Amino acid sequence: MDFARRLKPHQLWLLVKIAETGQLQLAANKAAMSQPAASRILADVETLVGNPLFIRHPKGMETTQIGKVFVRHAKVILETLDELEIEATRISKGDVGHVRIGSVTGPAVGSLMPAVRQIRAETPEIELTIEVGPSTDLVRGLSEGRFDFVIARLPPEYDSRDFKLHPARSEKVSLLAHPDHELVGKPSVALEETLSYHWVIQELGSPIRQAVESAFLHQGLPTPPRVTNSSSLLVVLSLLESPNTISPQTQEVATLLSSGPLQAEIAILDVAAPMTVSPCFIIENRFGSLSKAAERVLTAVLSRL
Amino acid sequence: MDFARRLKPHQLWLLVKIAETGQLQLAANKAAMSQPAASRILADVETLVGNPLFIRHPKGMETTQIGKVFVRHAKVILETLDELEIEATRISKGDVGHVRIGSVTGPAVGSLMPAVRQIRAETPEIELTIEVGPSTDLVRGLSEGRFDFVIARLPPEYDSRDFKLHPARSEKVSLLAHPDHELVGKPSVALEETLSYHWVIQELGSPIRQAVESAFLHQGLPTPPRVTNSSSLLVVLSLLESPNTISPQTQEVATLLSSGPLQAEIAILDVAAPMTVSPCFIIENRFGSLSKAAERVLTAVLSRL
DNA sequence: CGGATGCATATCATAAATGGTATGCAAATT
DNA sequence: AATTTGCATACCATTTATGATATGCATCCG
Repeated sequence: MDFARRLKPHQLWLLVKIAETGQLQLAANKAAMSQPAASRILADVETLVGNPLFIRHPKGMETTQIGKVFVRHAKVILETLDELEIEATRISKGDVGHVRIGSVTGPAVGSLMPAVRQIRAETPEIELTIEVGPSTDLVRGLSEGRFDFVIARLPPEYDSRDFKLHPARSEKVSLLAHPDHELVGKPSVALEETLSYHWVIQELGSPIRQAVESAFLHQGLPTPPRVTNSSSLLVVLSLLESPNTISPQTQEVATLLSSGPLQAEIAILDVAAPMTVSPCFIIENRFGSLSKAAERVLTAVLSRL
Repeated sequence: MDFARRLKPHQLWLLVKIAETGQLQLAANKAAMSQPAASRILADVETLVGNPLFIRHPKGMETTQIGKVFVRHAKVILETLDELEIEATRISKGDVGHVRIGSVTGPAVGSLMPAVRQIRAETPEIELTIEVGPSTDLVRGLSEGRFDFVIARLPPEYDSRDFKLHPARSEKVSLLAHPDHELVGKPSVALEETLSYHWVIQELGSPIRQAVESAFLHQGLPTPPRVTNSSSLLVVLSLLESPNTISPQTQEVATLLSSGPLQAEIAILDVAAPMTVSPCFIIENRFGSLSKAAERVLTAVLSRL
C-alpha cells in the first residue's frame, strides 16, 4: 500500500503522454529525454504500482485497465498542480469581484434567493454564480476554493475547525410519495412498512441519507434495499410519478415542492418516528478571506436566517 | 512558471501537516524526520513557489494566504493519489454492479428516466446513481471515472477522440420569462430588446451559454451585461418569479417546466432569430469498458433516442 | 538572568534519482 | 533476407535528494 505517494509529477506526465501517443518513443521525445530513459521510468512506475500499465506491441503500447485508471487520476493531479500555480499567482495579484455560492436545495430558495435578489437590485454589476447540490460536493468545492461560501451541512469527514460556521437551523425529514401511494393518508406509518417500496434518495454520505439510515438502524431494521441515488429534484419528481416510490427530503424542500413555484403533485407521509437531519450552516473556509462583494452577499443571507 | 510540477507528494504531505499542527517540529515528528530536515524541505518548497507559505512566530507558524491555497490544492492532490491507489486495487478485484449516470437537465427526464424505470422494473437489484448537472461537470466527471456514461454535450475543450459518442439530437433554445414580463406576447422579439433585463444562465463554457453568446455576437451585439450564473432549475425558477428576468433553456427543458410534472408558471418568448445549442450525445470513455449492468442501462437509453 | 522552546543554517554522508550511450530482442515492413 | 521500428536491459556518470548532527538565533517563561 501507499505506492501512490511515491509517484512524481514528471512520471505522471510521461505516462499520460505514453497513453496519448500510444508510443514510448514519441512520449520520450515530448519529454525531451532518451527512449531508454523513458522506458526505465515506465518500468519504475509499474514496479511501484505492482501491475503493468501498458501492453507492449511491436508497433506501440496499449493502455491496460489499470493504466487507464492511472492516467485519469494523473490528469487530475497535473491539472490540480496547474490550478495551484494559477491560483497562487492570482493571489499575488489581488482579487476579482465575482461571488460564488453553493447551497443545498431547501435553503437555496428559502433564504439565499431573497438575499440574491436584494444584492442584484442594489449592485447589479456583481456577478454571481449559484450552484445547488448535495452537501458533500459543496463542502468539497468550498475547501477546494471553488466557492466563497456555501449553505450546507458539514459532512462528518470534515473537521469543523477548518471552517467558519454560522448556524442555520435543524430540519425535519419528510417522506414524499405520489398522492396515489397506498401509504398516503395512513396515520403513523412505521418505517418498517416503507421497506418494500422503491426509494430515491441522495447518495451515501450525504447528511439526509445518514439521518434516514440512522432511523432504520435505530429501530433494528435493515436500510431500504431498493434504492436509486440522485440529488436531482427532477429525477426525484419523475420517479415519484410512480405510486410505489418514496423519497425523503427536508421539510423545507417538501414545502417548496408542494406549494412553492413548482406546484408538484406530491404528498407527505405521516411518519410515526420523526427524523431530523443535521443542521445547516453557512460555511466559510477558516483561512479564506472574502472579497467585499462576497461579504455583502453573506451579510444579506445571514440577516435572513 | 511551472514550479508546481516539481513538487513531490511527501513535500505536500509535510506542508499540510505544518499547516494543520501550526508547528514545524510536530509536523517533522509526524513525518518521522528531524526538525532541521523539515525546515529545509519547507525552505526548498518556498523557494520553488517564490513566496513564503508560512509566517514564523516564536511559538509556531501561521499559514499565509498563498500557503492556504497551497495546502488546499495539496490536499486534493494527496486525496487523488489515494483514490488512484484505491481504484487501481479495486480494478484488480473485479467490478461491482453499480451504475453511475450523469445527464443534462432535459434528456434526464425525457429519455433517461423511462429507461431507468424499465431497468428498475426488470432488475431492481441494480443500484443506480443519477446526477443531473451541466455538461462541463458531467464530461469532466466521466473522464475522471465518476460515471459509466453521461448524456451531455461535448464541451469544446475536450477531444472527441477520447470518447465514444452516440448522437442524440440538436435542440433549440427558448427564452423563458414570467408571464407578466413585458416581452411576453410580443411577436418576433429581437435579441437587442432583451439586453436591458436580468439574465440567469448557466456558467461560461457551458454549451447553452456559448449558443446564446454566439447569437448576440453574430448580430454585432454585446452579450447581456447583468447575469446570474446558475445551472439549478430551482434558482432559475425562483428568479423568474421576477418579471424582469429572462432565462435561456433548451426547448426540452422549457416543455418540461411548463407542462411536465412541475407545472411552473413561465412563458416562452417569441424570438425573431432562433438559436440552437450543440447536439447532445450519450458519451462513454473510449477506453473504459462498461459493466453488464451499465451496458443494459445504456442499451435501454439508446433505444429511446 | 538562565533555561526552554521552536525555527534556521552549516556541514557531512549516504542513497536515490536521473539520464546518457551502447546494445539486444522481436516483430513488421520492404 | 535484409532493414527498419519500437521497446528493454546493462552499464556508467552526474546530479539531486534526503536526512543526520551540531550549532546558532530569537522569543518566551519562570
